[in-house]
Amino acid sequence: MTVAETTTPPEAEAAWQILWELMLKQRTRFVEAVAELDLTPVQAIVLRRLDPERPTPMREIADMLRCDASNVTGIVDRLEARGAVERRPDPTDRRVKALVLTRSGRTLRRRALQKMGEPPPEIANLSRADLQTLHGILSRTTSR
Amino acid sequence: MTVAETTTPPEAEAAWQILWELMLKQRTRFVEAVAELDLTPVQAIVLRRLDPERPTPMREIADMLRCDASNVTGIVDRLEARGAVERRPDPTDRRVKALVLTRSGRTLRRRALQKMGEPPPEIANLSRADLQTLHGILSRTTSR
DNA sequence: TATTGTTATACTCTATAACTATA
DNA sequence: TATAGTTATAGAGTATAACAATA
Repeated sequence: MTVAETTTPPEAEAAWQILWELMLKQRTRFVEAVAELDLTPVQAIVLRRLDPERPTPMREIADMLRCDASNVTGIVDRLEARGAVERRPDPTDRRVKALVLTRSGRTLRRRALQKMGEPPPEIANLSRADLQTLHGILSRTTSR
Repeated sequence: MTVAETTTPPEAEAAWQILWELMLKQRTRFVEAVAELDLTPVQAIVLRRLDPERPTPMREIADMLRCDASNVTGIVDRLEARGAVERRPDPTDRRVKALVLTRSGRTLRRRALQKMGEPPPEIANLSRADLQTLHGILSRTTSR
């Protein structure tokens, strides 16, 4: 009997292992950080996705979250109830409702982005050289 | 009025930015991967935490998840209903219930670990040199 | 008195199915 | 017919509060 073959190099598994641990820790940190703004994780992710310059169709949010469109209704309901966003009917396609950040929604978004952008101590404490190298390598994961 | 000072070096923010994007993408991937084993994300995380060699008090699970103990009751109920774990009263402290993996629970855990340990293409496609460097830097984030 | 785990309750996120109104 | 968004419903995770058993 043969063991299922690993096409993945062992170096990748080792690196991924640590990255995974780091992500697990950050999950909790993220939840707590946005909770200080009275936001749930998904609400923060949606807020982050909304473009302050452009009304965003709800469909795009569902695609981004990879969830059913029906879920977006509730999430947006709560963001709207708190005055962060407004639904605006699209002039060209009347089926579409686009989301627009309110004045306070833009402020809230900015605060949320700030919290999310704050690197955790694990990262912040690395040397500049390490950080630059890390940045270089990580860039290669997105581009390609 | 002064702007809140950033003690964080800009290199850290840049690296964190990309890491954050990567984590957001992996979130979806993780959910889908463990769903193939009919596991929710939290169930997979709990399973991963259970030591096949040692009964684990429910309290430890609550601490690990950083949630109220009452939540663990439900999560364990579902894992137990599916035959993956059993509650075993602790002989020395009768308040404590410790979790033990069943035979099929151990298999399930192994499969889950395998799925979680599989590096995503973004990582797997990096060069060996990059992977080794990455591993070195990431190791420095955990230790200290 | 403090701790472990449970029950009850409420809220949010998620999936599915059925529906409306548009296209 | 197909698509955008809604409603209804159900399951899961999470928080709080009240409780029983034990320490």
